[in-house]
This record gives sequence, structure tokens and C-alpha cells, in this order.
Amino acid sequence: MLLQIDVNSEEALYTQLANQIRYGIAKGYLQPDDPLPSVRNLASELGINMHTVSKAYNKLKEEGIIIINRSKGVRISSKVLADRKTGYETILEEKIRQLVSQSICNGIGEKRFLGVVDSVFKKMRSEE
Amino acid sequence: MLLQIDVNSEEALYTQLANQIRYGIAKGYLQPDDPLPSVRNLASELGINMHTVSKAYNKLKEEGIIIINRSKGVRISSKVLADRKTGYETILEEKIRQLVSQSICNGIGEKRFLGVVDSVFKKMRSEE
DNA sequence: ATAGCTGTTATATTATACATAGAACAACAA
DNA sequence: TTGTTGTTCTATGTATAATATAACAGCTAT
Repeated sequence: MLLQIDVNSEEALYTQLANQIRYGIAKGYLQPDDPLPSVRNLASELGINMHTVSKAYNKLKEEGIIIINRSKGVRISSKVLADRKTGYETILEEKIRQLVSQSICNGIGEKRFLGVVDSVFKKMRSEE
Repeated sequence: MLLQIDVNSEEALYTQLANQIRYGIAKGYLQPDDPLPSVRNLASELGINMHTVSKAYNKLKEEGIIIINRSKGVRISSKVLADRKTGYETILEEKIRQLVSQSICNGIGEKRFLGVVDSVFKKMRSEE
């Protein structure tokens, strides 16, 4: 799977990386037990620092999304996509509340919001 | 409308404040043209610094949500809830994509996600 | 006019997060 | 043993967040 980052983005590099890996899993590009590049290799490919990649990996590890093994490397958790993490739904609801508030303030109502959500899921299922 | 902040939260104080005001508008607690407290008064009420409140107000001003007048004070924009801000929908789609990716990685599929969205909108419409 | 409010601007300090760098370490595989 | 893995440590530079004082400019009501 192709990973790429934008150094000019306002979003932190390690956050961009974590987001792309999460997206890759959601989209199906990355499957449970798939290996990820080593911190040194990926950093070299992306032209960023080893520690920045390490930070992204550890963020995902804390979320239970990937497994880090000292000598075997990094791979997608075999339980990802299967387990419902308790507690996450509370965080999700708060994030959606903020997003909905912001949308309404920008003139986007429930119908339009649901349209965007639907569009995202549709693209998530499509090829390409 | 009651505004309150949590100094122990990981979220920046000015962000919490902006989020609450957006939520207040979305919920209907704050109506177009409603006045907001002065930076000094609100800072005093919340026990935080004047500049932190000012930063939150200016963030909302940039989003076109409130109107700041040097001598008349601060008020909710009369155009809020009405105008569809062009460009915002692109940002919204990206944020939703990230949220959906994260949800799927945590075992929450489309059905459950839509359930949470629906729940948020329902609570937004309800009293209290 | 003057006193009192408004938001703004400027300078300064403290703390934290982000990103980089180089080096060394322990665990394992070939 | 050599090489690769992630981890740990120290260090630096930059940016943001939050605080604190102080002064400024615009307007209003006394």
C-alpha cells in the first residue's frame, strides 16, 4: 500500500501517517496480519525521521490496531475489524457532536451531513 | 447560555470554548444576533485569561460564525445557520473520512456509525 | 470633556508538543 | 557474527498554548 505525507500540511506528520494506515485498513488495502515497513525503511521512503514513524506506530499500537514486535517487526492486529473496543463509542459520539455543531454553523443540516457520510462510505467500498 | 471549561482536559481551552459556542448555536441556545459576553467578563467568569477568550472569539470570527465590533461587543452572526460556506464541505468530508476509518478499525461499521450520528442529531433537537 | 466600556496590540514568560538528529541498546534471525 | 528489529537516551529548534501587564483606539453615556 502506498503511504505518502504532505510536509506542508498543518496536520502533524505522525498524525497523517496514522490516519492513512487507519484508512488503509478501513478500505481493505491493509488486512489483519499484514506486515508494515520497519520504522527506518518507511522513514527513508517518506523522507522523514525514524522517530516520527515510530510515534505514529506507537499511537496505533495504543489503539490496539497494530502489533509491534521487537524483532519481528510491525503488523496489523489480527483482531482489528473484529473487536468492538469499549469506550471508543463515547469518544466517537463526542467527535461527531463537534462535527455536527460545526456543520450546522456552516449551513449544513442533517440531510446534507448524512449525504456526506453516505458518500464517504460509498467511496470506502468502491475500488480504486 | 452556560459556558464552562475543563482545565484538566487535553483539549485546548480556547478550542473547548469555540466548540461550546458552536454547539450552542447548533442546539438553538444561541440565536443569530444574540450578544456574547465581553472577553474580560467571560474570562473572569471562567477563571481564565482574557487572551484565551479572545483567541476563541477570533477563531469563530474567521469561520464567519460571530461578528466582533470594536466598541459594540461580540454577537452571533445574523447569517449563521443560513449561509452555506463554500469549501467547508471539503473539510467536512475529510474529517468524516478520518472518523469513519477510525471507527471501522475499532469494530464499528456503517450501521453503528449511522446510529451514533442519528443519536447526536436526536439529542440536538431534544430539550434540555 | 471625561469616565468607562469595548476589542486590539505589544512584550514577556512558562510549559508543552512536534520534528529532527545521532548514538547506543537488547532481542532475535540468518 | 552480522544484520535487522524496535527502544531508549540526550539534545536542539520551532511552534503553539496559556498566562501576565500594560497601553492603545473607538465608541457611549454621563
